[in-house]
Amino acid sequence: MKRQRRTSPTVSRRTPLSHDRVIDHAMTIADSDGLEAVTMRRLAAALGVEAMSLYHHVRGKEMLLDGLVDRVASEIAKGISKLPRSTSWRTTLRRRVLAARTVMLRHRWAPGLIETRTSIPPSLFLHYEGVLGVMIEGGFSYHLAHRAMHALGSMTLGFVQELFSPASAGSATVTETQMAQIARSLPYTAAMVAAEMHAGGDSTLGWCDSQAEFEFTLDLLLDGLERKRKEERRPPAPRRR
Amino acid sequence: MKRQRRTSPTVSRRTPLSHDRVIDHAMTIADSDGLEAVTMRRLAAALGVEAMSLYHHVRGKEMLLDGLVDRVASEIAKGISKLPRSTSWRTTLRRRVLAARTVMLRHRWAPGLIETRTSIPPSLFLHYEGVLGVMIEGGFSYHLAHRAMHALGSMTLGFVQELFSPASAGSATVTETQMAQIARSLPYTAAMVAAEMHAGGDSTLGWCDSQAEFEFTLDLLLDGLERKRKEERRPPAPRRR
DNA sequence: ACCTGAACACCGTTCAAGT
DNA sequence: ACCTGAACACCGTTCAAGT
Repeated sequence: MKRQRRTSPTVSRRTPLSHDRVIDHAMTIADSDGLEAVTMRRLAAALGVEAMSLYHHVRGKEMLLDGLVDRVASEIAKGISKLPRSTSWRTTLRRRVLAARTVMLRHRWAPGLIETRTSIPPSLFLHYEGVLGVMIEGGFSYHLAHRAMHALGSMTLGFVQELFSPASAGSATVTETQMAQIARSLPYTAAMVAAEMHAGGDSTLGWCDSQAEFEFTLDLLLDGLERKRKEERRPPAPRRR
Repeated sequence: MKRQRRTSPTVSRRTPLSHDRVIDHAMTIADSDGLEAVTMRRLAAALGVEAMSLYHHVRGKEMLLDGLVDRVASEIAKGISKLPRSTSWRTTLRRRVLAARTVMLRHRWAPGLIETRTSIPPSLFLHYEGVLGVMIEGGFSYHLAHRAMHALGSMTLGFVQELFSPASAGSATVTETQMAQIARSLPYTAAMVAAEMHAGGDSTLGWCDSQAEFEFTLDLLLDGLERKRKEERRPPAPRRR
């Protein structure tokens, strides 16, 4: 593998590296081959350059990853900017969360990446500021809004921690005898699987349609928060809705 | 560095390796130096053995990590077994969740580890079975219980995804001018910080007492689920289904 | 200023060999 | 059966050198 250095002196140098070009390429690698494929050496190779050249445009691996998070954050911001306006904090917030979610579905590696960041990227801070603004304008106290931010957690970014990565679904080769064993030691679980398989079959993606689950949880929280918000405004009246 | 091989033929061989001893040591390393310090080579050194000997007792790094999760799961199970009995699903579940949380607080690395597992360790499956059992016995349909499991997510294991690791708190050296900039571009956030700092000072650990936040979210969800459960039992009275 | 080659200090893991 | 030494194929990163 030798590189030719003749051809044309004006064209031979490929479009020079730049911070943006480096992050761009990292993004496409992550999208197609997963985040673990984003390695300084592989990324450099994809850019037709030697590994160590990257350090002239990115301080190191961590900064590269922060750059990826920034890209995701700006995609979310773009999506949110196109949303129809609403006067209700609840529907405004709901739409934002679901918009963020569609971005996460495009970049499956993003939730995992965001969780590993130890310092909060400014781009995400800006996103939280927006969410907070919706709540305050919607009549939340700062105290309740603060708690709401924690309660919603990663939902405002459009995802919930998937306890186990979807890879587990792939290796779901369970033999009959294993199944019987499971049913015996995990009777409730077995019954749930049986019941939900019965119920399913309509329009779900499987017996665990995560979009539906996501919206269920989101609405559960939004409803609870709306109740708290009202309680806060009307002083401690007897319980009523 | 040469090892002596004389001394006493009966005593010189240290207590032999075993699966349990390997996992034990990995656990103490993780507790004291963090999960990233758990490396095959370092672990071996801590056991006074050469790195490759570990492979006789553990199939590989992934299996070692699964072993750590199993240990955590059994600590949770032990904690739960000591809990006082209750007839209410809500207080039973609440106690279980908080018991799991105390285990997680002892092993800060555990949440992060659990999130990375691609296949669900059987020990955790058993834990979920218990949670599910509480709900079903408490009058949940399997459908609602299923959704509840997703809604509670990692809370049943005693933790919520901390979006950013606490390390960020450590590097919280913000200059006055930076602070002013933040206040200008993030007015709501700045106002929240100001308001909550005022309100705090009583018995919280900081202005973000995560134990309190955790319980707030937990109760928000439990209340919402209790409401859904009641709706489910009393047939769809006035509202559309 | 931008890129490179060689090297360093780590990884997990395999394999053939020792006892 | 249990442990080891050497090696392999990777990492991120530093440094002195090239253009």
